[in-house]
Amino acid sequence: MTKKINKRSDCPISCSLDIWGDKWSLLIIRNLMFKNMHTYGEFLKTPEKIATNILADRLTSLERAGLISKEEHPESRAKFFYTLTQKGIDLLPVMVEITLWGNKYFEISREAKAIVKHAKHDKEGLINSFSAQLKKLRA
Amino acid sequence: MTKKINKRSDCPISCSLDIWGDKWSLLIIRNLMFKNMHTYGEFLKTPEKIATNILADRLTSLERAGLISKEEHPESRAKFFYTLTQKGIDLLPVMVEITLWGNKYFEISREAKAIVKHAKHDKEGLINSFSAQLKKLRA
DNA sequence: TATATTACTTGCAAAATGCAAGTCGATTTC
DNA sequence: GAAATCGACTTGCATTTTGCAAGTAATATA
Repeated sequence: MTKKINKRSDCPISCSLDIWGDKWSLLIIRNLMFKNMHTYGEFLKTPEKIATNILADRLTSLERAGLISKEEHPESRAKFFYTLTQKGIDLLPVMVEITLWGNKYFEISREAKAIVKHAKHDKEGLINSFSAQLKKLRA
Repeated sequence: MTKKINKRSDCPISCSLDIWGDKWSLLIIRNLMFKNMHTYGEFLKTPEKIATNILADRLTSLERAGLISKEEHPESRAKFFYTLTQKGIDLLPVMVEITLWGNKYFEISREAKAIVKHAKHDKEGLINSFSAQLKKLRA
């Protein structure tokens, strides 16, 4: 299992990377934030193909860091329902800027381009609208 | 050595993480961007204590990805002088948002708080001023 | 000419990652 | 209501990455 996080320094970028500085954590955040995914099984089916043990590990790590929350699923007791906490929702500006940077330097999907278009036209509006929508999901 | 990057999907966030999604790459970018560091030795002395082989690996990986450039040092032929390319400079908005998020959730240094203050007051101005300064360094 | 810097490389142990298979409770099917 | 299925993991093991310590080779300084 993921070991306890020990801060490498008092730099905000370093502290941030201590929590989500790997190839998978922000993809889970992305799934919760932009793709309306909320269950383990949905995260697994993602095109990046995360390994099941890594997914389990990152979910506990993100929950322990306070970015996500694991709740009962409203429709089935066989599933759990993951949501972003406020701390996770607050990553919206970071995620939007990464998306814009990625758009500038890679060939990306049509779906992502829609977000880019919205962000270029009205970044604050995009962030506010996603933020409001994500807050509604919270119990 | 770092293997060739193979894109996991056409998501801009995934593509970005393929390049700099680890605990060290963005710290090197930070050193070049905000701390006026430009040499191997300076990067090594950072409080996060990167291992020398990892530093060497990340420098070649970031150069291959086109984020940084390795040039002759203007004052000594024993050193090299690393700078950000335009692609690297374009990460400024991402780095600023990470800094703001980190500021909200961690105890950070006074030095970092100065940047936070500037960003909260005039984000665009901060980005433009750093961008201009970093471009001057490019040969 | 001898010592020190600077930018790495190398060897090896430890940790993280990835893959395949297995477990276990809840739910659906027959 | 027993059997198969689903959903969320866990486990074992091979591969890869990371981290530490020591070494090298080309300048630069005394």
